[in-house]
Order: sequence, then structure tokens, then C-alpha cells
Amino acid sequence: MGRPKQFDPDVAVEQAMATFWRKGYASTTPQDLVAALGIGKGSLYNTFESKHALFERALRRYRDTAAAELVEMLGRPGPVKERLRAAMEAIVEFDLADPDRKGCFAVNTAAELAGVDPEATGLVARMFARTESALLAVIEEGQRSGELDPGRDAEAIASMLLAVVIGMRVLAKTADGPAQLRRTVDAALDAC
Amino acid sequence: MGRPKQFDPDVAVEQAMATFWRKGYASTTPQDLVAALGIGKGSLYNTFESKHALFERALRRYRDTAAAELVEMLGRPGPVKERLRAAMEAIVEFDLADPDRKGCFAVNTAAELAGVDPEATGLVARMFARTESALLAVIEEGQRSGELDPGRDAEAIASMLLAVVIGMRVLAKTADGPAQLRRTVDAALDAC
DNA sequence: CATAATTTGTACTCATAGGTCAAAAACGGA
DNA sequence: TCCGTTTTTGACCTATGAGTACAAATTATG
Repeated sequence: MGRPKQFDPDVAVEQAMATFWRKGYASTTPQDLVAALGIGKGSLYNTFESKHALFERALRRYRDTAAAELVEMLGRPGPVKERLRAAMEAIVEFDLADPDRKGCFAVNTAAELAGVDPEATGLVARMFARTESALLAVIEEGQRSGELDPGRDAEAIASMLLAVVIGMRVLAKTADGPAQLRRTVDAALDAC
Repeated sequence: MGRPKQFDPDVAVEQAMATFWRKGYASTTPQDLVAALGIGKGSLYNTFESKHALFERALRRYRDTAAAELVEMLGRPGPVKERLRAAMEAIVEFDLADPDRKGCFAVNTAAELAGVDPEATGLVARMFARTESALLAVIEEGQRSGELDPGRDAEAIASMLLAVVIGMRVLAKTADGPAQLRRTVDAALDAC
């Protein structure tokens, strides 16, 4: 019954994610969104309650795709140090290859909305926590297998690696070349 | 000659800095600014060319105060590790004590405007570079004095510490307590 | 085929962004 | 005290933000 939608809401959320990611929340206008999604304003507000609601869905989508990918990479089989290096290098490659220099959607959102938007703040905090858990799991696995020194504080190392990753993704937005970030990866791995 | 200004432009820049720092560039409105500076809109635009020009001055002020303070702390006399710890712990204390969770103005600006606003991007990139230089100087000093292992790559460690600091300042915006950041400081110092 | 249900496009609305401008006010100098 | 200069005040302006209203269009079902 009723007229069927002319567009796929999931695809629309994906496109909204790309737009919010590139421009940030405040700077993204309804016009930006209708242009990016290729639908009219009526459909926009009929399908998604509000700009804020759509933003929240976009953030969740990010969590379930890009953020989940990092966690997945860390969970792959293989030597611990190689996994950590692969994951960090993939981030560096990705961020530097992006002509828009979008960085990380979660990091950008933390910088823009933490303390202002409770839903966004909570979502981002949990993404960070999830990433930290994944890092911790890898570190502990390495310590058990003897690849890493078991005498070190695994939680501290995981927390530091999370900070390194977040810091790199900020730096990637202003970096003029890959040298600095590659050095950072090397030093971070040495610290494990 | 002519009517004297009723307000101190330097103080006004300071207040503008606080406002931009807390709300970000896009979300700060002329109304916010006249309210924060306590002057009329005419005076605002008579004294500062535009919102963007005022923002740039605010960023420069930040560079010359808060950002300079970190560099200064790192340059103080004393054992290298103690200096690094003191500087990092000061950042953590400062960020967590702030009820607004503003974080670092430079980091927030990088997240919001890198790639969009050339002046802001350049200013932030140079603040980061300056901080990295200060970190490198401390590391090298420690390696010369024997406090740190001279066999390690000082530049890599400095780059990593910069990433750690930036990452911590993002994390401080969503953190629920000091534990995670304290662990990060410990692990970062161990990595030197 | 009529009808109910849903979507879509378009035209509105109200508030605010970002800024300009004219006139009044406050100064120092002649 | 009048003049030229500069600042302040606050009304004004145009464009856009975010969203609403609603009629027209499109569909499944009885």
C-alpha cells in the first residue's frame, strides 16, 4: 500500500555520512544533503526526522563500517606486530590518499560535538572504547604468545596506541607528507 | 585624536579565543561574539574585519599563549623524563578540569578546518611542528646526557609523542575519568 | 476502478547569519 | 568653540538555515 520510496534509505545514509564526514555537522546544510542524496527536501524530512537524527544514523553507519573494519583488521590471524603495523599503516595510507583530508569521522565528531551533543558524544566514546579493547586484545595475545614482553602494562600500551591512532588521524589532516606518520608508526610499534 | 575605543582589542581577542575555542568556528555566531566581548556589532566589525579575521587573530593568540606554554614547559631545566611527564600531566589535568571540555584549540581547528581554511590550516600545522621540535629537543638532550637510550630514533619518538599528546586531547573530550589518560602518559614515557 | 496510504516536489515560514550604514557621540587641535 | 577624526549604537539588509504545509503523484488493495 502507498507509494513506494524512490530511493534507498540505506544508500542515503551512506551519502549523508560522506557529507557530514567531509564538512562536519554544523557546516552541513539541508541543501548539501539534498544535493548529496539526490532527493527532495520533502523526502529528506519525511524519511529522516531531522538533520540531527540523520547525523546520528550516519555516525552509527560509520561505526558499523569504517570503525568496525579497524577492529576486524586487528583481529585477523598472524603475528601480533605485523597486525598492528598493517592496521596503522592502512590508516595512514587511507588518510593521506584522501584528497579531502576528511580524517576520521569519529575523531572529527569528538572535536566538534563532545560535551555539546550527548548522543554523538556517547557514540564516539564507545567507538573509542571498542577500538581500545581490540588493541588490548592484540597486545595481550602478543604477551601470552611471547611475541611481546609480558612484564609491561598491556592496558597502558593499548591506551597509548589508541591515542597514537587518534593523534595520527588529526595530523594526517595537516601533514604535508607521509614521513612523520611513518615514523610515528615505527616508534609506536617499538613501544609495545 | 578621534573618539577613543571603549574596549581593549587585546582583551576582546582573548574573549573571542575563548568563544571560538569552546564552540568552534562555524558554530560561533556574531551574536555569540558581541555577547562575549561585551561590545556592539558595529564595533566588532569596525575593529576586526570579519569573523574569519577575528578567528585568525584568536588562533594566533592561542599559539602565543597556551601553545607556547607547552613549549616553554618542555624547555625548563631538570631531568628529561620528569619534564616530559610534567608537561603531559599538566595537559591531562587542564583538559579534565575544564567543565566545557574544550580540549585543544589547535586540535579542534585542525579537525574542523584543515583542508577548508588555508590560513587556519597553516597556523595549526606550524603549531604542531613547533611542538614536535620542542619534543625532539628534549629527547635529543636526554639521549646526549645518557638519560635516554641514544640508539633509538629521536625523530620517531618525538613524532609519536606529538601524536600521543594530540590523541589525548581528543580523548579528554569524551573521557569519563583520568585513568585512561594517566595510563597513556605512563606508556608514552616508557616508550622513550 | 475507486480509494486509502504513502511519497514527492514546491512553496511557504520564521529565525538567524554575517555584515553594512547613517547618524550621534567623544575626542584633540586650532 | 568649532572642526576633523574616530568610535559607537542600533536599525537595516540580503541570504540562508532548518523545517513545515500541502497539493499532486504514485501505488496496493477491495
